[in-house]
Amino acid sequence: MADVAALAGVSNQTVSRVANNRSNVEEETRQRVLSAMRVLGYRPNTAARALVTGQFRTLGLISSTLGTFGNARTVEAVTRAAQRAGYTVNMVAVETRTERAVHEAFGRLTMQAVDGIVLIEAQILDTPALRLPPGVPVVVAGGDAGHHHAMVDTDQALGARLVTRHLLDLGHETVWHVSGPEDSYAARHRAASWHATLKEAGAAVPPVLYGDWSAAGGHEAGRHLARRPGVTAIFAANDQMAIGVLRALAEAGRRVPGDVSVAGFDGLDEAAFLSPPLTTVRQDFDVVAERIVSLLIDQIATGAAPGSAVLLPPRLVVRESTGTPPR
Amino acid sequence: MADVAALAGVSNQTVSRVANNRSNVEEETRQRVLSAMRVLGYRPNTAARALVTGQFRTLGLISSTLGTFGNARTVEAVTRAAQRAGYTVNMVAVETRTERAVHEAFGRLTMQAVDGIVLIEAQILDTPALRLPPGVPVVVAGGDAGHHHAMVDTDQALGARLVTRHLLDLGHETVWHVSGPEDSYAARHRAASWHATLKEAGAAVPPVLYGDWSAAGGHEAGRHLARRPGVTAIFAANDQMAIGVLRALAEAGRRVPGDVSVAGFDGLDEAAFLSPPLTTVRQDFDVVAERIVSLLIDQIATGAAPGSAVLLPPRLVVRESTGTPPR
DNA sequence: CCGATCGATGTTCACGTAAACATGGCCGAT
DNA sequence: ATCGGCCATGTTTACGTGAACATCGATCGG
Repeated sequence: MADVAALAGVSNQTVSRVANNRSNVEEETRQRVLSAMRVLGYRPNTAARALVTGQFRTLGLISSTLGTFGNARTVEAVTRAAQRAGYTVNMVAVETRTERAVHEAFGRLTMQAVDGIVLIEAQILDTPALRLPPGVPVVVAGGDAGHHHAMVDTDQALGARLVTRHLLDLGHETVWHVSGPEDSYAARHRAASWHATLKEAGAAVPPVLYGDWSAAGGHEAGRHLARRPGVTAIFAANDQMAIGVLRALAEAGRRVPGDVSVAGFDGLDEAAFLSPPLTTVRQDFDVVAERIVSLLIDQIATGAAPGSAVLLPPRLVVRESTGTPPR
Repeated sequence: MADVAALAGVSNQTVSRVANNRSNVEEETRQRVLSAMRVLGYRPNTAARALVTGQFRTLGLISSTLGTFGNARTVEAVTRAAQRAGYTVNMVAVETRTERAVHEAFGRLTMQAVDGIVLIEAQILDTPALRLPPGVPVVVAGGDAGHHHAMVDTDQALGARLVTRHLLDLGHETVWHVSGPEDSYAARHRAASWHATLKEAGAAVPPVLYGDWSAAGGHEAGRHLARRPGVTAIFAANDQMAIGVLRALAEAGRRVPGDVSVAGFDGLDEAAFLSPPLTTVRQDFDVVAERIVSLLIDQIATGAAPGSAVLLPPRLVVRESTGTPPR
């Protein structure tokens, strides 16, 4: 910066003003400084800037795996939204799902330079009310409204209700559910809403099967269900598990949707091209991410209290994998 | 830090030494400082540290979409590998595939504080030889060995050769190819190797169909192929497109593998649970990422010349979607 | 028993930037 | 004509840390 100042024949401060697009610099001076910057290949030093301003223009992002479609899409959408807002994203992957791991990630991030943190919380943590060290704004993507941070999520309950109702409306006596892991908030919300919807409709509530969000997990659950007579409708808690369920049914010679209807959740792009094309609930990850980032940036700017919970409606996409039950 | 020093009754420098785990501090003093840190909730300031050391312990990661399985897996694996090495990952998503966009991302990143950059280069850039501003170590994940940076990738050519040979060995007269977009290095490598393998075997080389890595793109290509008599083997350049191809064949009433064999590429977890389970080429993204990160950190540490190109072998996974041609 | 050496600790300084305050010239209102 | 105020610019300083160098006491070899 000193070199630029010298070359342009101005003071350091004027260079700083130009670098930060301040208005109170004469046009001619600005041009002189800009060209000096170009000549010298000047790049402002973020560390120095952050040191003096206390701002990093960086958001931390804590996620577990990118192997589930929802996480990957959320991470990408958050990154894009942050970029649009002039922020960079610092990613941390947590290996395990314990609170300690998240705390560690959190530490790594606050030690690193972030202004706020997005926690993609597919997993329920050790303690019911997630309490992270204070001082850094946090927005949780998915989870319970219960804890002490702002939260944004697709309305999982609504989504589960939509699929379950859809299957009941087709005439199925009840709907079986292949849930995600028990320690996932999303999985619990979907399962709870499926349960409630069945009860409201006066339908029997069959036992829940648990998967791990993967096709392999869905396949295993599907094999149990395929052996079970009377199963005519299955709601898998995500599309990847639904793929496994479809496969298990195919292996058992049960036709979809002739013998059994299958629906998923998430809105995987590939879902439309499975055999048969999969009925699913599409989440709008872009909007979720947009809200997450704007909420977080608000918190950073105002230092205001968190606490709000935003739920965004998903949309039921009916395809060929669901139909009327066999007579 | 000053507060900690005061509370522990030592100098700033001693606190710094403890914070950096230097050996030359007496155990008792260290404990006193550590407890003072705990009491005051001290966290070292990364910005100040970076300002004085010139190191950020951060890697930049430039990627296009996370929608393709390969990218998502690579991003996750790189993040994990970087974490293990004590680095944080700063992610930038480029919207378009032009060189300008990458340059912009690059600028955003060098302006931000990174010690090195990983470029996940699914797309060919405007200029054939990618030339980025010098001064920052770069490792390219995928791409041509031609350009001026270190490169690590799965051996795409080997993978494509394995699938193509596999299909020829089953007795197919030739193999059709649904390629990824023309501006993708990976797509080009796979297509070129498919082409060469056919020629080596003396098989006819059918025209290439192009997709965009998505199931929808694969579906469209698949519809063309399904109408075409004499097509008995299809190699899709990734698993997601293979899903679309499978669907198109199913819609056209052509049986897999009875009438047509289909193989993919990548090793999508779901591939094993499609109907039929998909033959594919599995890339070991974890190892690729490991190498990328270690290469990059080496470059950062030594400031040494780049230039090396590392190719890691993929593995053919044969499943039920490929079989002998119809007689 | 004394000087050399070494380990623990302290002191000073620079890193690159933007905030706060200072300066000086110009313009418009009285 | 004079003065207040505003605008462009300059000067000084602090941000929190680690490197370099300084100091001091203890230990050890001759």
